Amino acid sequence: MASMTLDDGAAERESPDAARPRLSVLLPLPFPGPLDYLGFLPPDTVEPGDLVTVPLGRREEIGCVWDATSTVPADFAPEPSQPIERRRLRPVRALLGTPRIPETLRRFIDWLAAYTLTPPGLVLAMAIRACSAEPPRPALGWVRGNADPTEVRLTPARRKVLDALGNAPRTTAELATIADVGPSVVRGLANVGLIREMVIPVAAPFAALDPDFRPPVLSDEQAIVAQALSEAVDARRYSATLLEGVTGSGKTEVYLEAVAQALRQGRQVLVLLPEIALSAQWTDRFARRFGAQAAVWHSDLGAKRRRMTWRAVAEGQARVVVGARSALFLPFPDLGLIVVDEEHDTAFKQEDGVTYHGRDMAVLRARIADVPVVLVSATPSLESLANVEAGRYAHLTLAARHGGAVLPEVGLIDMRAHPPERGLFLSPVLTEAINESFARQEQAMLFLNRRGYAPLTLCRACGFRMECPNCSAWLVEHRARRELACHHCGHTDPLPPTCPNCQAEGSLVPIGPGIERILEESRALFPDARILVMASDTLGSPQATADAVRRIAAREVDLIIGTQIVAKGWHFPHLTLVGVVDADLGLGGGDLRAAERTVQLLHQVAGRAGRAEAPGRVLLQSYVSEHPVMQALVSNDYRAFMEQEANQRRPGFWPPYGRLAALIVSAATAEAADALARTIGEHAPHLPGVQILGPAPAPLAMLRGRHRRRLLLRTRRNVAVQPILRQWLAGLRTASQERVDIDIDPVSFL
DNA sequence: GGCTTTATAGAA
DNA sequence: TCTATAAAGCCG
Repeated sequence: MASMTLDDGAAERESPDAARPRLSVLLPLPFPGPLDYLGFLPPDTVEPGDLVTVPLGRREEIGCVWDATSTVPADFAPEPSQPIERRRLRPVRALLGTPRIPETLRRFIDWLAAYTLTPPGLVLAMAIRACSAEPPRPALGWVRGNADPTEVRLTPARRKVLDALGNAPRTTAELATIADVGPSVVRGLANVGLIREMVIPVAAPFAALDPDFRPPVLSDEQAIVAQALSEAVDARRYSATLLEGVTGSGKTEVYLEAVAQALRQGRQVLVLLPEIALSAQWTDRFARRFGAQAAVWHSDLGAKRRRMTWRAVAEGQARVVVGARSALFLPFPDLGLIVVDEEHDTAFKQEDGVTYHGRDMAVLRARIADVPVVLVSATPSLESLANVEAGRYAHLTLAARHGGAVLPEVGLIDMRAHPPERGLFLSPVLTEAINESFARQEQAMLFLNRRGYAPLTLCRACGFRMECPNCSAWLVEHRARRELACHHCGHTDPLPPTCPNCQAEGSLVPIGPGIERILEESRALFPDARILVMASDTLGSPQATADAVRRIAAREVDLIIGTQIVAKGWHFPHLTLVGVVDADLGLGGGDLRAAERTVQLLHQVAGRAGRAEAPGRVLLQSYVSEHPVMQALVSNDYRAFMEQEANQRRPGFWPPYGRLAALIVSAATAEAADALARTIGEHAPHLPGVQILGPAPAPLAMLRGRHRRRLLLRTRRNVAVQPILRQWLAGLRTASQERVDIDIDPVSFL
């Protein structure tokens, strides 16, 4: 055990010892703050950031020694709890042999907890979940011993083992395999002293990165931007930069130059991606540039690899980490740069448990660590554009597509003028364009952001709709699996043979398209095409995704049918036509950012087309072709659309021109939810620059069997929502089964 | 989060 | 009155 223990509790019994210091220890549990313990007797000491085991009730917990005074501004932080009498303190049990949690991470945890109104312990839990008390155990191997081989009987088997020995020690299993003998032969050699045991030094888990391994050839424009980013890294202090580059402009290559600069300084780099599915393609690219792999971090890493990576980061051995938002909580001792790629992506928002926005928290982390942060996107969020406008972020742009590729031409198909055949979803205009692509030996893609076969199943006889029993949502037919599934709670039912309401036979009809249905239609329309479906539920693993991408790049596929997973930053060189089956999807629905998201998504999809030699073309099927979103897409003028979007939000102080917090009230019954929401509404604060909207049924009024109501708190940008919320809810008593969840800066309104 | 204490309803 | 179970309270 790599721990220092007070000898068997004796010290604990003789405890009242004035020499022991009082220590704050944060536990990974939902306490309002750290708990106090007695530290070790001098000369043994612990420092903030040390991980220790402490008694809690009759259990033992791992905790982190915390700073005595909070670093969060007082109006922001929760009130500190009263310190308890010294005689009631219990002593810390043991110091774990883990690297320290760096000060910048501790401050980040405190800030994030205060900002999101989460108990700090639950944030700490995310940071230490992957730590292991045990340092990696060095293995034992064999090297040549001192005994004289001529004095010992050498069997052929023993001879082979001796031949297999090199200068570096090898384990018993390795030797046995190489020499093709049993392990007992190796042991026998050890007994006669011909080989001796030696500790195999633990190999560094991540190979060294060479910042100058294979520098890219940059265009003038790229070189200027790369230079600006490198200078930000050289400044060694906080700065925020929005890197806006059209799809295919080589943004990654450019920001990798900033990564190289941080590596030359010997510092660490964190690169955040919205989805782990993207990491395979990214890491290949990274390895080509730096000659070795980056450390990958995401939530479904295996336990062993996770612990290994955590330690390598904490020891500074892993120099570049690419990961999902949870990588923000890694214990970087010497961070030099943070990059947030695809910064507009809403996948950065964590919706359950601790709710936080990965992009915004990356900026916070950078500010606390006093390092530069670079936000990268072809379609920046309005938040980031507003920060540029307000002078908080620097702005760098890449306007030209790399290697001379031109932006795709975007055309609208007015579905009212060119309707598909009855019961089908592809307009003749689109199918003709696809056939033309095939004739030119080029790839085509159909994009529809809806999984399954049909989003609604309706009884033609009585009008009954198949709905989820736990959520106010339609059940989506998945024909391949012969079931109806709820995409919100995971509830599934087998496809019923008769209407559950009127028992009519054969009356249930699928309404509307999902990608399975588009696949069916495509198979009938293009019988000779090789079709590949890309959806999160058909591509189970990152490997499967990487394989699909490889097959597309290798021209093993003619037609790609996909959901929003295809809109990520893939490189499909032979794709020249993208058909958007339902461009109107995502408009409406009362979501604040619906239009913005639709434009971003469709713009990204459009960016898939024509990235190499052949020019690309995008066709949007729409029933509202005069809508500003559609017009923005046709004119390919993203900035014009965003300006219009800004003008819509500014007067009402909607984000990013104001702040928003959602209170989600949930209870077992609709009545209880209504009553609680009403009570909370009645106690709403009346403050200047603060508005309360609601209560209203939450967009999914019922989710996972719980009835939900929502209140929105909207403030001016200069008003912090946290103290208001804290005060508002302080006196609130909630009964069992009742909950109030707070979502600061909500993104999803579902 | 998990363990202990306390409240509450149902059955003898 | 006893007991099974659920909810509330506390942990330093």
